[in-house]
Order: sequence, then structure tokens, then C-alpha cells
Amino acid sequence: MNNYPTLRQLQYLCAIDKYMNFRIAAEECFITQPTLSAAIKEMEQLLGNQVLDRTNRKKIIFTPFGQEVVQTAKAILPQLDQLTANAQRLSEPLSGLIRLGIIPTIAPYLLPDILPILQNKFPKMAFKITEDLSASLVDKIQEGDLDLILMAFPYDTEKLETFSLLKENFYCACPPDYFPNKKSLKTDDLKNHHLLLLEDGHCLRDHALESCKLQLPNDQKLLSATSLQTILQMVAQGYGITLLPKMVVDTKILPQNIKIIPLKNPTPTREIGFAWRKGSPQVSNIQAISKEIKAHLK
Amino acid sequence: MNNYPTLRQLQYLCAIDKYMNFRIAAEECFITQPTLSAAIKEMEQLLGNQVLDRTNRKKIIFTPFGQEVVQTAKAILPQLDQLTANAQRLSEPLSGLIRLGIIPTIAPYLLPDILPILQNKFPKMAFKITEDLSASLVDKIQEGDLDLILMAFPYDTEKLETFSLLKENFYCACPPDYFPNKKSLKTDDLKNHHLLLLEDGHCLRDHALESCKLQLPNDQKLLSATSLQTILQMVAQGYGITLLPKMVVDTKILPQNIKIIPLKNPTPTREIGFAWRKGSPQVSNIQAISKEIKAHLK
DNA sequence: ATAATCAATAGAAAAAATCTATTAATAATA
DNA sequence: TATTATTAATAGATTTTTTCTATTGATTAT
Repeated sequence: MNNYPTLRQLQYLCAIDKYMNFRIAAEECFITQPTLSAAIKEMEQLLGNQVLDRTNRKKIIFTPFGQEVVQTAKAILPQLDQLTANAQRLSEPLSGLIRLGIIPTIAPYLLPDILPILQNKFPKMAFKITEDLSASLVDKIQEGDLDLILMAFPYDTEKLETFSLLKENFYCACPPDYFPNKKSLKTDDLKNHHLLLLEDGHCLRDHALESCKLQLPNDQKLLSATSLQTILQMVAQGYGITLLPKMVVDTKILPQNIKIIPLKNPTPTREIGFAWRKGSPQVSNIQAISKEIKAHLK
Repeated sequence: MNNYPTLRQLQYLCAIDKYMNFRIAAEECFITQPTLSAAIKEMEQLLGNQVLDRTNRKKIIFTPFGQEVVQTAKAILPQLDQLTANAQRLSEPLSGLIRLGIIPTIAPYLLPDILPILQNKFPKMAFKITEDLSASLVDKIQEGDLDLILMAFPYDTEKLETFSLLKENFYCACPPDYFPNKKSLKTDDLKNHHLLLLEDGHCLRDHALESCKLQLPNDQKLLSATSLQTILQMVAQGYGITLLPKMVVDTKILPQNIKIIPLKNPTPTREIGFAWRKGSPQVSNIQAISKEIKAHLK
């Protein structure tokens, strides 16, 4: 382990360089002159070289080495100034960076809504959005690479803290000629239809399956796609049916040839909420965010 | 005055970043683990931001701010490493930079002799040569811009320390047809001849005048030139006479048409030696140099 | 369920930084 | 030239900081 001069010593030396007078420099450093003398002397002892010429008590002369020390100090101290300034800024309440992870089956439908709210309500905060599958997001938050995730429950969030925002129903989306005259469906009604779902890993798939799995035979009538848009296009073209959460149904840009029918008795649902590490340094920010978003979603 | 985290704290944080384990990092820093914990905690308090996530006691997670601190530390610490390494190197005996000033009437005649000696005898030292008039050199050494000067005495060196290297005689240099049959001259003999000297400021001029001034009438038979070479050319072309110190006479490259005649009773002289600030940090180096050069000049 | 490992905490001991008071040296002034 | 004022260095006391040992609470591995 190396033995460095202290930052205090470097600051003091810079003050001497600036004022070329011990008494004044000491004053500017809010210390007494003997303290300043002692500090410089100790630094010289530590470095094994004189930093100041003691030839003339009335005139301060830096040795070439002393000038080198001053130069290094002048390079280093501003970097620390910046660091402490950043720290100051970050330590303000409701400020700093929130690294927010969102699952793909929420992001496109909720983000356009809530991001402007956040930016408006918390102008000193910055948000970095990451879109990924639940499992990956949970990994990342555990690794400290994310501060907060917006996801769907139920999900095994281990030791994460969670906050529920809303619970939404699933709807059946099918071609227009399916289920004629039906105002609502039971999950049983979905049997024997091609059920189109997202590929493995998407919690939406699991939530949909969970709601219906008892009714679904273990056959090949399941199809996996990589995005909801793909699935919707396939439904519109008559390939089969799918289950959509309310926020997707509410989207204004659903394809034309799709009929939406509510599900009843029981109505399958998924829950949307935040999750974060217990004891995260961001808890206060997260609480403020949760409260604000929940208020807005009502 | 700003309040920075200490370098120790930054080092400790870097160790944690490196080993991702408090116990091991503490060991590498030669401190105990509680000390390390306390140091990080104190730094966090100082900066007003958490640096590590305390979510999980078994896994170390840096906050984004913590990563910023590490980054700053990694930028700063190497600079200080270099500084201390330089200090180490410089603190070795007979090492470092000597800023040597030499007057123009010595430099061309002595430097080719002694510079190789110095570089050979003190391989760890570096020499920076400055050529200027005595007054300017004395100014510069007082300002701390030079460590050592090689000059001619007598000279008012105020509070400088001096060390004599040699005393050399002056010779008369004249056209071949002057002073026929004379093996030596008195300063009186120079009267009524055009005396060519360097311009004001050169101590050689003063030393020459000092030797002869009582004999010299205050007339216009004095001519001032800017370099010894100019004067020698003028002497060779019959413009007048001049006084040369022995080291110049010994030069192999004197012009052809010049006769050198010793001066006797009294023989004018000048003294060559070193001068430096009393209490200069370089005294030990300077003593070694003086001793070496004097031994060589014998 | 038990043992092992980790970081945090508490309190004592050691080291450091800083202070006041003074001295020695230099420069300015009478 | 003697006196005064100003400078940086020194000495010793005090306060602050750093570090240590011993222990706890939490988590993981066996």
C-alpha cells in the first residue's frame, strides 16, 4: 500500500502557490500558520524531497520538485471537486438516476403514459429505461444494475420489495367470426382453439397459461411468437385466438379484423407493479415514484 | 475550503472494487475489516450518497455513484503513484536535476571540458545549462530558477555560498607587430593603445578594467563588443589590444594574426568558481560536483 | 439444523491534526 | 544604526481522527 501526501497537504501547498505567503494561505485554508508550516514540512518528510526552498524566510521559493507536486495537485483537486459537486447534486431529495427496467408486455402500453408524468413531477431525476424479460430484470436488479423494475405479478421476486399499481383483466382476442353472439367467455370456451402466445420467458404467456392451463390439453395447439404485434397479426388473419391484458386491448392501434371478448367466471388477471431491492439506496425516490404513478393510474 | 474524501478512503474503495470482499480488501490494505467498513461508511456520510448497496450482506454492489467514485479514484491514484515514484527517485543521493547557469566568458571554454565529467561521474543527475551575464544569473538563482552558477570572481554575490575552482591570469592579446621583443608586459605598457573590451555587463570587462583602470585615462580608446570572438577578430586586424584570461588563450582556435604576451607585476587575474543559495536543497549535490570539478581542473 | 462466513457495531487505544504561545530571522522604518 | 513589524519555524497541549479488538446479526453452505 502506497503512502501518499494527504489531499489536505496538497490543498495547502496549492494555497501557498496561490498566495505566496504562509500567513495568508493559512487563513484561506482556515488553519493557523504553524499548522500550515507543519503540514508542508511533513509532506516533505514523507516525499523525501524538499518542496520549498528555506533559503530566504521572506521569499517563498518552490523547488522544481515542489512545482511538480503543485502541478499534480492542480490536476487532481478539480477532479475531486467535480466528484463532490456531483455528490452534492445527487444527495438532493428526488434527484439522481433511476435505472428502470420494464417487461416488453408493459413497456409499449404504459411507458408513453407514465414517463412524461415522471419527468414532469421529478425534474431533477433522470430515468434510464431497460426493456427485458422478467427473469433477466430480476437478475439485473439483484446485481445492482437496475434500481427499479416495472413488471407483472404473480412472479417469484425472491427478496425484492414490491408495490402494486393495478390489477387488469385478460380479454380474449379472436377473428371476427369466432364465438358468434357471445358477450363474454369462460376459459373453457377457449378449448379446442389454436391459442397463440408469446414465446417462453414472457410472463404474459405464463399468466395466460396459468389462468387456463387446467382447461388446456397438452397438445400442439399452442403457438409461440416473439412479439404481441406478431400474435395480433396472426389472430387477425384467422390463425387462432389469444389472451390480451386490458392495457393492450385499450391500445388504439389494434389491427382491424380482431374481436375482443371479455372473460368471466373466473376472470383471469395479471397484476402490474414495481419491484426493487430491499434497502436500496433509492427507496425514498422509489416510494415517491410509486405513489405518483399509482395516483395517476387511477 | 472543500471537504474531500481522503485518499485512504479512495484506496480502500478501490481495494473493495478489486477484491469484492471486505475481509480480503482490508487485508490487502493492511487494516482490519471493521476499519474498512467504517472508512467506507464515513466516506458515504461525507459525500451524502451511498457508495455501496447494503441490500445483501453476502454480495457487494456498487451504486452508480459508487462507480463514479471508483472511477475518479482510479484516475487520481496513479497520478499520485507517479509523484511518489518521482520523489523516491529524486531523493536518491546524487540524482535529480541541477539547473546550472554559466557566464558567456566561461561557458565555451570550460563547458566542453566539465560537462562530460559531470555526466560520467553523476549518471543519475541531469543538467540544464543556462548562459547569461553574472547579474542575471544571480537574479535567477535568488528567484529559485537556478540551482548553481559557474562564474568569475570577484563579484558581489550577496548571500550566496561560493566555492573557488581556480584562479587564472590575464594575458595581453595584440597584433603581431605590437610590443616588439617584449616577453612580458606591465599594465602600464597597455596605455595609449586601443583597449577592446566586451560591452557593459560582462564581468570579464570589469575584471579587466579593474586590473588596469588606474593606468587607463578616461578617454575614448575603449571599444565595446558583444562577444570575445568579435574582439579577437578586431585585434587580429590591427584595431587594438585586449586582455584575455588563460582559458581563452589556451583555446586552440585563436585567430592567426594574434600575439599573446603575459602580464607581470602585478599580474591581473580573475577567479572562477561556483555560487549557490545558502541552504539550497541541492547542497549535497553541489558539494559533490564542486569537489569533482576542482579535482579535474588540477 | 448446525457451522462457517460475511459485514456491521461498540468501545478502547493509538495516531494525527490542529491549536496557542513563542522564537528566530529578515525587512522596513525612524 | 537601532527599533519595530512581519515572516516562517518550533514547542507543547488539546482535540480530532483513525485504527484496533471483541462482538453481533445476517446469510450461506453443509
